[in-house]
Amino acid sequence: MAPNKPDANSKRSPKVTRKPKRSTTGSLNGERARDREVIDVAIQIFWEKGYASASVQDVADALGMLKGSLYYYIDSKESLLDKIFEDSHDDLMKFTKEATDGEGAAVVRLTRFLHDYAMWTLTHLERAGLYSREWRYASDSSRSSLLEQQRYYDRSLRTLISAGQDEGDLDVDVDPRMASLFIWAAFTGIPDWYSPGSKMGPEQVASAYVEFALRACGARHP
Amino acid sequence: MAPNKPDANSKRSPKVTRKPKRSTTGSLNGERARDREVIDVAIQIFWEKGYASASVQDVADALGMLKGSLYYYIDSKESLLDKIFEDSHDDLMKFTKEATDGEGAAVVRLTRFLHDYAMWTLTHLERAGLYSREWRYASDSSRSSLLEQQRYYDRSLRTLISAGQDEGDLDVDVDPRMASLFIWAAFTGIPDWYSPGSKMGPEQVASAYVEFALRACGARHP
Amino acid sequence: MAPNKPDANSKRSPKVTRKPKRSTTGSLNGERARDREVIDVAIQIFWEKGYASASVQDVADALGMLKGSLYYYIDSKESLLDKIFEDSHDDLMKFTKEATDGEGAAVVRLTRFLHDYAMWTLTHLERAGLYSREWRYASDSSRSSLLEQQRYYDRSLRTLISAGQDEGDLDVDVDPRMASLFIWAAFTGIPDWYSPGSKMGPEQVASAYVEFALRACGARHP
Amino acid sequence: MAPNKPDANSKRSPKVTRKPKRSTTGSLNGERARDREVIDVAIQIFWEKGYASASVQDVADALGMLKGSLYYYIDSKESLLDKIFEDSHDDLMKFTKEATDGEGAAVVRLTRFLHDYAMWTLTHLERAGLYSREWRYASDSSRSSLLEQQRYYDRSLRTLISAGQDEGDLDVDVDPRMASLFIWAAFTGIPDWYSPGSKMGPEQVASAYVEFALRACGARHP
DNA sequence: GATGAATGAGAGTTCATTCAT
DNA sequence: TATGAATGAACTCTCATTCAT
Repeated sequence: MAPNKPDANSKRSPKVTRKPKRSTTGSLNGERARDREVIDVAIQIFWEKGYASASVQDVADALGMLKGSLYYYIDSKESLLDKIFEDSHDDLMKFTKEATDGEGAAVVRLTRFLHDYAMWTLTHLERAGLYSREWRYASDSSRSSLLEQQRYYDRSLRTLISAGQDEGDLDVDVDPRMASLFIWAAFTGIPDWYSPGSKMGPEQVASAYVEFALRACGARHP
Repeated sequence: MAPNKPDANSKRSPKVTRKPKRSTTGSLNGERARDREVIDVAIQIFWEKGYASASVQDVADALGMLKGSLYYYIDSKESLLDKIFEDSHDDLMKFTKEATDGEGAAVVRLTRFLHDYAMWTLTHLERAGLYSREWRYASDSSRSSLLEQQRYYDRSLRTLISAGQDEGDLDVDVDPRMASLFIWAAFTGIPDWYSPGSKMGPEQVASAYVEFALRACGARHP
Repeated sequence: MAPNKPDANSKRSPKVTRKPKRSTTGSLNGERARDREVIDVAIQIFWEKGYASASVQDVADALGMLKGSLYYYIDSKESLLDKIFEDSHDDLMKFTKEATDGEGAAVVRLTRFLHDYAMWTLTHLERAGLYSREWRYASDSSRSSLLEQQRYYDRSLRTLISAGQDEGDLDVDVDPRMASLFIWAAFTGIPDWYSPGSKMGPEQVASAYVEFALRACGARHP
Repeated sequence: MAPNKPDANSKRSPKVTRKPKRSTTGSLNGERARDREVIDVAIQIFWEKGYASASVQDVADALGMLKGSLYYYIDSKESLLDKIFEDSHDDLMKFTKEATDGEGAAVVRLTRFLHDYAMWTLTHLERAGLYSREWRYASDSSRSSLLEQQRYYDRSLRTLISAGQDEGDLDVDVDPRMASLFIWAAFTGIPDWYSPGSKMGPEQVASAYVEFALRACGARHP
């Protein structure tokens, strides 16, 4: 038998991702030619069929390549979803930060935040829709950070409402926690019904939604 | 809810459904002993894992039977989902009808309708959550009638808002179509955050949500 | 958005093995009809093609079932290998224990041990061959216990040789550690050349091998 | 080594090998700059992971090149293994020839042969280990010549033992055929446990192993 | 009513290999 | 010499579904 010694241990090494080093040349961030395309197509497919129902084959078909080839660009179906969410998060984070860290009356910042969020949703329907509808299918690690993020957005919104109340611009009878949940769900629902090429443009919808939200919070004169 | 829009259409088709089995004779309404239990457990499982991710095995496990045995009670996984939705629809339809066909001021009927819907959602969290989150996975025929229903709810809500405006109780500046979508999405989001055993009881949440909705519609004195 | 709440967490639950409960009725140990057959056929296939090269398909083919069906009996290809090794280990352990715990002169127990091991190998050629040739492919957890076992056999053998020297029956010039490795490798090699239906019967081979081993250890009069 | 016996035959066949490419012109013997490096790295990787489990990617990684690039140096994964074995064979052949064709007492030549083989094994652990552990995965044509070779080594060893018996230096009770198999397996097992940097140097191990072998054959005074 | 065994299709993923640049 | 993109076949594994008992 002989005690230990060289063995196939290394095979089960922690899934060493072996993506070609991709020199930093090329478009910014070392992205390969079709990296962007892969993500964009995946967003489309996942949104249309639902992440769980969509197959890697579906995505590959839409890209005009074999499903095996797709793995040159991705590590797994799950990681593809993760990557989609990362991008969305980056966008969202930007104007959430602006709202919370900014100067000026809370109600103004709230208005701005809601408007930005609505506009982002309206101009990135599939991406935004996926984010709120399919975040549950993200990888374990990604999911926990998504939850973290969502809590952060929620807290930011709640804080702004509270501040607005303190500054006398919003009705103090309103429970900021519930108002925040109410508003967030309403906005998050946009991708479920809006379609570009509608009679109403994004601006119109965003403005209307912001007004609904402010009214719900008992804004003096929205 | 929201009318039409992207769905998981393309997937379904292959197997023609046959199997007339089980005549409606037998105990009343053709229900067998554990029919109810099967549905209730399925609701739980589908809600927890998502319909597409949940397996028939998962449901059978929760029922303490083998998956083969489950097919004594169901025709297919899809039909099980359909059946879940039927029940939900029946509930919803009842108070939608009451609101639209009822007498009295529109704003009163609107209030009643929203309150009923909120209460139903709050007391049937999983079922209600499934209805709005997973309707896309219903069978082709079921899905189209679900869309029909959703359009009906939406129209009912819109009509009530319009009527409220006509009767001078709601702000005419509000677009009933968008207000309806806004409110519906907000209410529909309840199962995503509420959990029984919360500090707030269903009544409290329902009342708050109704008030948000009325305020958003510019109600004079909610 | 809404903070946490029910989600698809459960999907990634620690691989809940869901094997049907298999009532303890039937043959001993709750084994299903073809459980034994599956293992025996797998031993054959893995031995012939090598574990890494053999496919689940190959095993299923040999069993006359579809590869999908095979998963009714096994959890994974790896676990099938693990199970094969478990059985081998049980056999080996028995006469290793007898040798180490037994009474009598060490050289007698050594002789007995080697003879038993040779006989077991000769009468379970494929199983024994797999054990020494493919243990590296066992699952992480299984592999570490296999290593443990191998170290145990090695230690047992070494101890017997040492004791034989102490009792004056084996040449003290021999290094027990190396003798043990030498002998073990020699015996382990049997499945690489012996085939049933050879001119020499298992008894003959076993006896010859034991004699080689004792001579190598400098036994006075083997 | 052991003659014939179960092997991974059945698998190979599909792709007809073509590609004559790279004429033997160029640097001496047609070797390109990194040809040697490629082989050495492959030996390492194949030994660590096992040929079947190691991927071309693994080898390319270790070489710091992309797997596509590796094909400039090799024709196929299988041919890479073949080439490794060729080298080993050349080494082995040299001292096998010396032993069989040489002059002097058989037992002396036998001693020399075993010592050389042990030393070669101990100083080329991975290569030697691969040779005995993975020869089954060589290409069809290569495998049959490997079998031929193994039979030749075995026959040489057997012949030396027989001659030693005839010359009165080895016990005639020993069956040369089985002794040969016994000894060969024992020596072949060295790479499974020895590691350079051990307390015992190659010389010590080789000497001990030779002594074991001679004793097993009943040498008068080893 | 329920079991246990099997099916067959398809899922995600890996990998040896090719080839234009 | 080497890269990067793609291929296509095979692989492990899952799952909805069926059916004789």
